[in-house]
Amino acid sequence: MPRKASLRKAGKPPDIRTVAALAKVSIATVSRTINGSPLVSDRLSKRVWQAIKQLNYFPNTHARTLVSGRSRLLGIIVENITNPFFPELIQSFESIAVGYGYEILVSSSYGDPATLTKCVRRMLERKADGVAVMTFGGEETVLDELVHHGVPIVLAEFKLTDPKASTILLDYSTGIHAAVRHLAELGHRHVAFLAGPHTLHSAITRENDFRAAIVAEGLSAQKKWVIECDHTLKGGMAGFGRLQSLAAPPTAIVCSNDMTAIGVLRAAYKSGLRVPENLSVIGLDDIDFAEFTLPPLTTIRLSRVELARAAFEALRQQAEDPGNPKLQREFLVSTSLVVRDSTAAPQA
Amino acid sequence: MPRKASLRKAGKPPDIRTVAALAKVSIATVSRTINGSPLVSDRLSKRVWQAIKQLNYFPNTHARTLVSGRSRLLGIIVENITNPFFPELIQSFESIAVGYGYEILVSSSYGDPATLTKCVRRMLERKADGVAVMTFGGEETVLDELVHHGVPIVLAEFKLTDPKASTILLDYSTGIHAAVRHLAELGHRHVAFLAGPHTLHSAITRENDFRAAIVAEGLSAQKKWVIECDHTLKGGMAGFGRLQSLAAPPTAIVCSNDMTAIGVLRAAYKSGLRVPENLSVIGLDDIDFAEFTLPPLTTIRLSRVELARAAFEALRQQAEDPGNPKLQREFLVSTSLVVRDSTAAPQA
DNA sequence: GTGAAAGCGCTAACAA
DNA sequence: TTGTTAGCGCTTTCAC
Repeated sequence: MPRKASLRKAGKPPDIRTVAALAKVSIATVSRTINGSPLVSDRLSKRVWQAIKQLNYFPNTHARTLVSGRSRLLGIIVENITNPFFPELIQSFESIAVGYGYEILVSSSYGDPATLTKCVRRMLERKADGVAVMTFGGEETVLDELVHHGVPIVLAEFKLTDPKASTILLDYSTGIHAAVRHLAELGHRHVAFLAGPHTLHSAITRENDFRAAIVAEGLSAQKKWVIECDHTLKGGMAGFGRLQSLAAPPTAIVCSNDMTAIGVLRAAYKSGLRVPENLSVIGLDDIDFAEFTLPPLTTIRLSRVELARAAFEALRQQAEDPGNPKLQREFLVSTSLVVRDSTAAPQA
Repeated sequence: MPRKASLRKAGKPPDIRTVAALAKVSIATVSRTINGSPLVSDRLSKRVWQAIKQLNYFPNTHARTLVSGRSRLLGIIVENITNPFFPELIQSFESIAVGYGYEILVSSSYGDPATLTKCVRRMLERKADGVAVMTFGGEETVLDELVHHGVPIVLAEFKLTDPKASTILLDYSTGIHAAVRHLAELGHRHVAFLAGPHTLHSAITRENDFRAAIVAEGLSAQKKWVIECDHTLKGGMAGFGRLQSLAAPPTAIVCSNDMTAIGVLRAAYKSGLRVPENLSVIGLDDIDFAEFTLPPLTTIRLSRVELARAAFEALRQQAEDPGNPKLQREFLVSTSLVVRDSTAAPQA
């Protein structure tokens, strides 16, 4: 024998009508109350909230989206969740978004333009209010559809002319310069750089910033000491091998990302070289694991928290205040040096 | 001057009516066609698909959900995305789900029951068709609301009596036994275990499985060699310290998870002990990073891919075939030994 | 086989 | 201030 059969239509969750009936108001008043409209009197508002509580009611987001056109859903597309750079980014993005009442849709492009296209399509189907494309790849050219549908979008290191698109620029220069200076102050003169693949825009930027830092610090700049790797552990190991085969191997290596540095660590370990006694190593990214390597890795931190905050902010502004002509369209995220145990003065 | 103004209502994306008009059929026929109803004649079906293609139309998922009650949204709640155990799980879950036309909602409970409750509430609001609660914590008791709302749910190592709830059981025993046997075959007699916190159900299971394996292999079982740690790097370091201070330290250590093992690796490195020459170390989980430690870690793999597959399958069955009385309610995921370089024969 | 029409639960325009 | 009502885009009876 169901209690309050009159109000709680058996089985089904309460809807806005149920609440209205209990509070003895119209459904419009319930809607206004929930959405914080200032037009509702305290008296009715109180009655409504009480009914809501009593029924444990919550609005149907799909119905809401259908009529309002806004889903409070934000997409985030990364290259691959298992790439250690991304979990922290997603985590931060999620917690910020949830704090603002948004939900997030995560997907991976696997570095493949066709897959990216599908991800975009899915975001469109789910009516995402905005999409953060954090692939750092070159695949961003596929984003036409998103832009064409007028969805706010934010990219990392890639500019789109569309007014709905924002960009997050990364200032690698500061961190890389700090790293080179750190090495110079330690007494290193021969510093190498294991670069990322030149297909990646960001890899080239990092490499150029390194060269500039070497010059700025007045260190010895040799072409042989800059080697293109591929941002993988194996690439780092191979890069180390090539450097060691040089007539005059460097005493310190800066790597374009942490995985490369970890490869160097492993190759050095295998070859019997001690880090940091015989060789100093610096990574870039500061993935969670950098702290756990042997020895703990000195690295250039690219704050995932800041990146997430910028991405969210870009999207939120575009979504909630699209008319505003002076929206911030460019964001800058900086880098900084984190000194741990993989760097030391070179041997005499 | 807009082209085809008659069919493409300016600006707005095409809806089911637009398609119906172009194909010269009713909207019901369009709906049936899209949903693969067998009642549509080939002739009309062809016309409809052509119109869909021409308009680049896709259905509004929110409208669909509103009327059908099914969202094709699956939730996955983990303890923390940045915990290295989870990215691969989420990745697998996502790619399987996407393959079946589902989208996933990811959230983190941070090991906190109150947060878990909020996550659950959000999943409910978004009308998730099912939720995988992969927290492995003890917080699962908070799941009443989910169950009460009749949402399919799948838990790891935790049983709920509700018919909508499934459980994934983990067979640690196989992997742990294989690890102990591996050590025994290498010649180890003194094998220690660095356990997880006893607040975790799974930690206790792992510990018991270890004891059983020691007995089964006829190795020396000493109480002092089983120490409760906390599944962190620091805990592993501390555990190593306690083991080394023993009158007769073990020659091999099995750890309840990989982070603990990584802590042991670091502590051993600091103390000058060589792994695996002076000490063999085995982890559990096989997080992505286990492959990159120094030396690469021998570990007991808990397949995240299998876990994800089981979780998805449980949810899909419950969501798509709820009536079926003989649904699989329990799934088993096994473990296996992955031998890398952190184990070797003990020194004479 | 196909179409007309009734909602799904909500927001927002319009009335009162 | 509050209520009435018209859809949002779709699925699903129910007729034909």
